[in-house]
Amino acid sequence: MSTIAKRDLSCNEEESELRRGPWTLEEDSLLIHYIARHGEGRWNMLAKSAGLKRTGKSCRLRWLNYLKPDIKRGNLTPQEQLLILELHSKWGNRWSKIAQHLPGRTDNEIKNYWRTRVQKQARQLNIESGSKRFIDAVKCFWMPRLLQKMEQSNSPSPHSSMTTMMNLGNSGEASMSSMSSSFNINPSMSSSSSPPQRKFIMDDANHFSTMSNPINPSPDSFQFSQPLEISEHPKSPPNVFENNVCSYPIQDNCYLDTNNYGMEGINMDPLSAMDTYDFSQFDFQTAGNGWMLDSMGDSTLWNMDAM
DNA sequence: AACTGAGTCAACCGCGGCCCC
DNA sequence: AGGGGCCGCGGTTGACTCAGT
Repeated sequence: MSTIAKRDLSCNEEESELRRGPWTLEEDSLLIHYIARHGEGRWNMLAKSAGLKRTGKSCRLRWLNYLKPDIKRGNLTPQEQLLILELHSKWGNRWSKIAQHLPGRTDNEIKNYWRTRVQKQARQLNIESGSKRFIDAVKCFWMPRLLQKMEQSNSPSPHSSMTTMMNLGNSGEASMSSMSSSFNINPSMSSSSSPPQRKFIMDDANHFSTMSNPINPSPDSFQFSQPLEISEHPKSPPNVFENNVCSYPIQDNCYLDTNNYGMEGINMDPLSAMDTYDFSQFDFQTAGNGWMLDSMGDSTLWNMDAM
């Protein structure tokens, strides 16, 4: 047994009256009032001084993950989900670091989101959640879908946010001329009642954008023309979404149907689904029997609406 | 209505790093 | 230098909820 374990054991024996498990309202109130008067930190001392029969660790966790006033409640927005995916691809399981970029969200919440939602999807796809295949799938399928959600939620009228974005950063033409890859939209998947089709564009610098007509950029073209620069030590959260200007490094030559990307598009005849997606450019498509096709048969691919 | 299995998330645990003595 | 205390992080657990049967 390690020295730490011994210490913990003796500590537990000495302080067997310490409470564990769910916090009561009285305990919450004690903690809140104590921190309001004296501030946070020095958690072991705080726990004793506040009259809480809890470890300092437990107090800290309760405060940071639940009681702190600026904590956001409710589901993660598509913007937040996208940021998590992006930051996780960059930093891995550095939850606290990721949380620094999501104001009001805790590392615990982000960790739970990743384990319950993201890893579930990976399991259903039979891919290891940390693998390159998974990262590719996230970038090529999940992120575009989130972008589409963001786009829809940001633009109650067809022109408003799109027009704004068209005027931000680089000109649309500059991006168009340098584009090297794109997401195709399969006409067979569209319907007359669907929103205008969009094409996701990546330029040479792997910057990500969408547009409804790649040949003649219309005023509603949707440009992410600035690289997503994320500070290792943020003073304030990035405002990429507030400004509607962002870009994502993304695998080249990804094809998807943006109108039918989530479960809406997956809950259909698996054979027609296979026709819809052009997977030929994926390196992970060529291995074995094709994991993606197997997953299609399971109708479990990227259940975005459950996220 | 009762049961069950899956999903969610608050809380706990173990470990490593930092600081102080 | 090294031992102890504290803090923070990431992994894991288990209670609770809810949908499906």
